[in-house]
Amino acid sequence: MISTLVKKDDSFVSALEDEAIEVEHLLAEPKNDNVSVDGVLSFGEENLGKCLQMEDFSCGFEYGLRTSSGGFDSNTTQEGEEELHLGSEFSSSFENYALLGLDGFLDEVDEVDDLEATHGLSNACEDFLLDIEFEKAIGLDSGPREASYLGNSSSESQSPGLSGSSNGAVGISESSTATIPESECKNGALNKALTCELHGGSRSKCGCQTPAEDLASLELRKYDDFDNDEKSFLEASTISAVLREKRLRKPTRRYIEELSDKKSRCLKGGEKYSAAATKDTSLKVRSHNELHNIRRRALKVVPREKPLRGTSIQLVSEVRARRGRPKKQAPILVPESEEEPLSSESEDDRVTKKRSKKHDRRKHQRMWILPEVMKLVDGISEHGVGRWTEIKRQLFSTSAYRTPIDLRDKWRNLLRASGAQKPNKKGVEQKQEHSLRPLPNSLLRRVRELAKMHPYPRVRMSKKSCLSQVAPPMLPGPSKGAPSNLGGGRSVRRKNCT
DNA sequence: TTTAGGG
DNA sequence: CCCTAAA
Repeated sequence: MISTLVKKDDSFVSALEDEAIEVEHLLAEPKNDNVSVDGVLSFGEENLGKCLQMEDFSCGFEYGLRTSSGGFDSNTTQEGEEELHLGSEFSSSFENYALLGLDGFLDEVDEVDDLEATHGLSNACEDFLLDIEFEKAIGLDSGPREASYLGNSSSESQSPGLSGSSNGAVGISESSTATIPESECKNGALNKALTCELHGGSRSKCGCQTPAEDLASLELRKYDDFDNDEKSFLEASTISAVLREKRLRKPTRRYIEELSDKKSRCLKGGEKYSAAATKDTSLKVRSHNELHNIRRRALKVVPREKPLRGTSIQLVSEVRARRGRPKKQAPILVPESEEEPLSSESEDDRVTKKRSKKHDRRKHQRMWILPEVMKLVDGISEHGVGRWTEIKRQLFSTSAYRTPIDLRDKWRNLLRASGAQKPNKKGVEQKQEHSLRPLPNSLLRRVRELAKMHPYPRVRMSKKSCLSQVAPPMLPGPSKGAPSNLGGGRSVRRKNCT
């Protein structure tokens, strides 16, 4: 086992210097490792077994497998424990994702590459949970529909025969999401355990989780003093995830950059961790302290990104400012507390962090979930097309990440998707079947209907149209589709100049 | 400042 | 999503 470890780490060393130091230290004192090997091993097995249960998700399977095999490979004490964290964290996260219908899963994997994949996964899952939870909390008039649509989408979006379990999953997720907000601010481990329990309720999977749970609670006691262990938890998992990824892939330049960034952020968690570790194992301490020092240096180089939730507001405004739209919110220090009363705050927070660490112009987009689209359509049918700010204020006031422009863009896309607009000239009609995430037909019908009622480019009479109205060239006003004002639609088609 | 339209 | 022109 040691041999394999050394070998792996060797390649790894050549891969990245910084991490190499870390690894070397770990390698320097492998003696005590055997103590924890058993636990790690057993957990790895369990985990592996668990992952095997998910063979329905091809990519999920792959990731899961990597996770557990990683646990096998690196069994130095320190890392071993981190491995455990990652194991529980990741797999449970993944489970959530799977249960939630995988709606965004593929997207996420697609979008984030390499190292961010793992990190993004766990985060995204929570995002997703929170999204849904928040929708529910808001309620609005589309409450009941949301549920059905949710189920719909989940069953639609996954090809293999998983629709059955996914339907049940919706219900489960509902109950589990309730535990998220309160436990989140408390401690991540417990949260995970709870979530896992809830999700595993329908199956016997929960048994598999027991080792992780125990360890998690153990860790909890260590961390006791800190109220944001989840962060450190996440960081730890992230780091080890990164490490694992590295063994599997050639490190890219961007990868390295990101890693240094992550490391700096990890400092906080690492500090606690080493402090806590002092009580337990003197052996680990030294290596970890040194490691810690290294990280501290890294931090100096990259001092941004404070991990605490409260301070992250700055980051939010930073991003906002960049986006330019809600500029006026920037100077205010607590704009979110009003706008995002519940969990969505942290949700936005997380996303922001995820995004803000990119210097490049990479699109930071947030995928539209079905309830959101529903809301958008509702809003359009209510206020009409083009009143994007209105709709934003009324229905999306809680989601700061959706600007009116976003709404409009989404509507444009919806029109295209529903085929209500521009059949692509050549009538290619690349219908939604090829779409990555098909929309429910009912929704599409609504979109089409709305499109008929008020065509997207809300016709505003320019001088030209006013003049040309005398002899409407080839626009036979109410001919095609007949804007007969269905259901009190506003006659936006062709307004008179006067 | 908001919309529309194109990239 | 982003940017820009027009209103």
